[in-house]
Amino acid sequence: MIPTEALEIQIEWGMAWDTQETRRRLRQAACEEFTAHGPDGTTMARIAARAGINKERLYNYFGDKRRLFEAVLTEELEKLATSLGANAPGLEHIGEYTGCIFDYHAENPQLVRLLLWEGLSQGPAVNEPARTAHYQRTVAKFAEAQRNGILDDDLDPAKLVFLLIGLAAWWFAVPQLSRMVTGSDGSNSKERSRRRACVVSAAQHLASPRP
Amino acid sequence: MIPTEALEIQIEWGMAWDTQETRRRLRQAACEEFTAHGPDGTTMARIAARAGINKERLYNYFGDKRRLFEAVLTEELEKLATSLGANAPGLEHIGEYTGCIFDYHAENPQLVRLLLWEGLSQGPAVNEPARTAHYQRTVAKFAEAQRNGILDDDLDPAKLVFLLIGLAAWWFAVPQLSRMVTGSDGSNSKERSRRRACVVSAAQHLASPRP
DNA sequence: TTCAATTCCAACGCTTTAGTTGGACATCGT
DNA sequence: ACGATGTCCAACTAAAGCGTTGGAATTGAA
Repeated sequence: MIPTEALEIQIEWGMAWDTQETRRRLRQAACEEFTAHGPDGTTMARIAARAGINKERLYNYFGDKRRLFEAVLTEELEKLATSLGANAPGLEHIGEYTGCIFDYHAENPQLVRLLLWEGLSQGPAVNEPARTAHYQRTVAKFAEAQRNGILDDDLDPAKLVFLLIGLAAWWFAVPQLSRMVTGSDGSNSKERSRRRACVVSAAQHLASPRP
Repeated sequence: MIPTEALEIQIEWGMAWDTQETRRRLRQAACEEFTAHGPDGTTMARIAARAGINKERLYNYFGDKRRLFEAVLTEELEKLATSLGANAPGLEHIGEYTGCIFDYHAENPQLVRLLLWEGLSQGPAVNEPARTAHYQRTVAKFAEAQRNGILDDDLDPAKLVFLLIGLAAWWFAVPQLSRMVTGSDGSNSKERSRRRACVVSAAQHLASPRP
């Protein structure tokens, strides 16, 4: 194992070991590996090698592989919630609201992949009670917006929330299908903005109040 | 390894080896294992054990693990295409058309899982040229229906096809999310028909001609 | 009956992986 | 200075997985 540059510098400076930085780098490397290869395809040795840190630190800091995956996913979900809290407009602009979720996934494609791997694993979701409570609050907001005429009330609010999330995430969930159907892999920025416009428009068709 | 009952019977009867049946059982077992655990989580030994047939037959008949996965996925895609060809209504009933795709996934939940695993694997899709051609034909039909006023032409036809597929498949793609958002796991048949109705309605909102 | 081809399988080799261990090195309070 | 504590890592163990092999059983044909 090659000692990492940053670590060498710290030792040269005679500073205390920056364990928080070590943890952060391991978590970052784990996120990249899990995103790319999934829980089963990822090896602890590769994570450690990517971080430039010994494998044993992974076990010492995060327990086993399963708990490391949970830690990574939980952190990514918090980042999404934080970003949406800061950027998402109100439900009166439901198209842009959904477009904002689309944007987050476009800039952080790892989250959808982590969520899909979690869903494929069957069994209970990571941190399920807290996440359920969070979604229930969102559903309650949608229900209120429907009562106030801000959103169309044709669809059950929970199902509307679920479908809008899908609308924003679907492009990133099955890239091979999007490539085969549209003929583009979505890395083109023109195509990406067309996809976004399509998501915004579809969200409006689904949820905007109808006369 | 325990010799299988069916195999014993054949030997007792003194019949020739039923190699087609052996292949079929291996493919079936492989489909179940890949669906449940994904390419990386599945072991060749488990597939063989589930089929009650020796592992070596897998390699002899299907090559390696990758090619076996491809064979399984290709067959499942053919089953979907066959079923839709027989059951799906015309595009003038776009809601039911999408509901029909939903029904197929509800009865064959393995296909979505196989497709998601394929998508997560990155790299080219299995049998990509033929599948691309198939989707392009579907897109062409949608485009014609738009020109004829049978479908709304607000959305690009390829993107409309892609979104409708997502609408039908999303419930099965992220069951943990559907559980957290709606509070039901979807095994309840009442809830399932509500989800179907919601998909049908959403498809109409997205694609039915507007005045 | 005997022979070549085919189907089957138990057991093996080799690699990879999850998780552990024992000890070296750094830090800090006393 | 020095021991207690915490940080780090090379090397290890035990198990599991992929793909192979050598040979046994079965068949149909000569």
